[in-house]
Amino acid sequence: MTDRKPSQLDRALRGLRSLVMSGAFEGGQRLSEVTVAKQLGTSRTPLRQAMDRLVAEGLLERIETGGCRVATFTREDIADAIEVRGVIEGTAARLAAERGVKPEQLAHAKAELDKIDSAIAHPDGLDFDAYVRHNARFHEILASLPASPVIQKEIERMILLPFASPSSFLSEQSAMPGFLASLRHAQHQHRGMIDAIENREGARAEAITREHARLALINFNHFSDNQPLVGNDASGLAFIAST
Amino acid sequence: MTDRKPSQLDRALRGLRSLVMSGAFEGGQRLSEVTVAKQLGTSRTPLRQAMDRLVAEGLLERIETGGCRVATFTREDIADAIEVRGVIEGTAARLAAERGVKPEQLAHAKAELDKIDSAIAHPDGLDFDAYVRHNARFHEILASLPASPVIQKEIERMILLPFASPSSFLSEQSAMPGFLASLRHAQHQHRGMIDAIENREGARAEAITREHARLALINFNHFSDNQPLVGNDASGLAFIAST
DNA sequence: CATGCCATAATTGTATACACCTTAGTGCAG
DNA sequence: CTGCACTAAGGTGTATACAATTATGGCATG
Repeated sequence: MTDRKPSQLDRALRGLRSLVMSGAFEGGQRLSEVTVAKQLGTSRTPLRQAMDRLVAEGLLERIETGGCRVATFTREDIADAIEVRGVIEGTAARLAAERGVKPEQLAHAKAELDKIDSAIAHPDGLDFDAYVRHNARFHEILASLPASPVIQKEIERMILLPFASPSSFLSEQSAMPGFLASLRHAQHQHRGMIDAIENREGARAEAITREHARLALINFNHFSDNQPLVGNDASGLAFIAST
Repeated sequence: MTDRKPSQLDRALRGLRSLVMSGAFEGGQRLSEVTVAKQLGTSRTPLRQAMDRLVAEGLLERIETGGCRVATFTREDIADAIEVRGVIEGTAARLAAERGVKPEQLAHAKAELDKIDSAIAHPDGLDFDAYVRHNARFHEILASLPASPVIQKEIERMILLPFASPSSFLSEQSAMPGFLASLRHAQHQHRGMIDAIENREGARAEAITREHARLALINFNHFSDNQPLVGNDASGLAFIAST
């Protein structure tokens, strides 16, 4: 019995988040509590809690006169969110290097990197799912290396914004020229980060990690050049401003 | 009619926050909703919302089986929170330098710095209140210089933790040797930050701002060496772990 | 035709009731 | 005396009712 039965709040959170990301609401319009509650099949109380959480996550924003609306993000907002994520991850890498980490943790990180190598060099071509999974796991481990709850929480928080996470804008159909090369480049940076941490090179670890985050920005630019980025799209990023 | 009459949520938030900071609750023990609601003279509904917010701020933490407890922070946590604040403020300064800021905004920042000078060089000795006020205002302006909602919100969020704010551990009775000299040093860094931003020197702006934040860490060390830092103290920081 | 005001309807903020779960305390058995 | 189980009390999660505030539509007036 390790799993608890999902509470109404959990269901409301999941449901509301996916509704927002799928673009079920008009941008800027305030979303009615009773309507959404009916849609999600729950009462207003847990829905309200879910809204509060999404406001804290940044997906919704409060209206002065009451209620919430869907937050919209410009390209600059997305770029800044990625930048901040890189800065904090970079700090995590630097602190890990400065303070030192246990060999087992480094081994875990390296093991994940090996799995990423396997995913890239898979005989049937790129194993995209495995890549995304192990990439996310590697970044989780990285966030834990400084053994600092404050930093770990901060990184987890930044990643909640779907366009700021390390796996953002990696789409399998990215048959863009040099996509595989880009993944290999990212992996090179991964190795560099761990190497710098192992050698206690704080500045190097931070610099590589920052630059690494900017790959997400490059991916986003490719993504937004090819996708229309209008309100109701199927990309799960409907709340990105089209202007 | 610019002010709205304070809602129950506002009162609950303020009341609960001050209760937590004054150490009204045993560390680690879960705080009963009904009891606290009675103490604050409100119903459980707004109190619950307030608890959710304080959890998001980091002052409370959820218990798996339900409810909340007061979060406790170690010295390492405080040091890390200050470090992260410095890193993000540093990013704000760097981006401001790289992207450039309007002359009016720089003028605002400089005006605040002049007021800090006046507060330090006041004929009757240090005007402590004015110093704290203008120092906080300067840091607000700094956060706004990159004109980035993402970064501004992130800084505002970090500052919510009372020991991470730029005004932390500045106590008037700080008759510690060199206190005034320390303020002058901080002010020197302020000038350096603005100068670097004005000259588009991103790396310098970031480095100075980071180092500046570490003054708060020095102040905290002085503070914790002189104060007992036990559970129920009058410092308003009762939730700091005594061990 | 535009504009301001009033009434009405809808929506949020708040309180409270209820059910289920958690937990502490007590009694009984080994 | 110790450990376990059961009971009871208290607590949280959820739903809902009510009040107050806000949005809206129509009507009158300039």
